[in-house]
Amino acid sequence: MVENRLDVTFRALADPTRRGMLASLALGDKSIGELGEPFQMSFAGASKHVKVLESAGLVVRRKAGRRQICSLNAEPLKEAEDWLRQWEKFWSVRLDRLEALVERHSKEKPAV
Amino acid sequence: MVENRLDVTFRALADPTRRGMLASLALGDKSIGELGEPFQMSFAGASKHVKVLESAGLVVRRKAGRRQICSLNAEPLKEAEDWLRQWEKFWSVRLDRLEALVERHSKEKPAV
DNA sequence: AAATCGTTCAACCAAGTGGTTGACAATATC
DNA sequence: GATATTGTCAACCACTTGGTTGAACGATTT
Repeated sequence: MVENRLDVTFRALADPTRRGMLASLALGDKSIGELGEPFQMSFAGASKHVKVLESAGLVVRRKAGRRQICSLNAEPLKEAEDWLRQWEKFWSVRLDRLEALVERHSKEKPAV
Repeated sequence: MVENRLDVTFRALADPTRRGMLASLALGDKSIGELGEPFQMSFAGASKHVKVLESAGLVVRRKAGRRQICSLNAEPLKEAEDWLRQWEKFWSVRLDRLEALVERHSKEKPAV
């Protein structure tokens, strides 16, 4: 497969554990253990999730003694949001059409 | 796993073939065959991708004779975009900090 | 030096994904 | 009625994913 950046970003976001970890990081930097603790899950499991986030560029880590401190990097989220905003017109256009339809009906004919 | 709506939406978006199909649908309704045709891929393969999009609520289909006409439903994209916009401050805050840092340096000391 | 803490790694497992092929069903056309 | 068109379904394959356990490893504490 092609594996572009949107692929890995969206795939990283498609898991509630990882979205939870991001939310946790939004409140401040955390170690791997702290990140995994709210989800009852082995240490190694949490470590894997963090690795997914890291390889998606959503998390950067630095060593602090024997701990690994993770912090959030929101830039890929921005890219994903940019891509999604492309579609904005498709949900507003739909609403516009609906409004137009409703208005037409209220003025002309009672039912189809 | 928990399988909430964001999960399935993001997972549906995490594949370039499916994002391509959505882009194709943005230009107008299409049959399964028309959707699959740009990606050299078996009919059944395309059908599977469409099914993923459909179960994510991104595509709705109606039968027209022997063809299945698909059309775009952007609403789940809106939900995903809403979720991502939550994080907006995290990329703007970064910029703010950077600007503050640059300004401080330009006024006080030449280098660190 | 020994024990403990925070973490990674390798191996494994069950389930899911992306793709194929081949058989089948329904509609349209000759 | 025969044939082509537009799909679906089931079975299969290789690979990935999300999770586990247990061993190991580097840093810290005792």
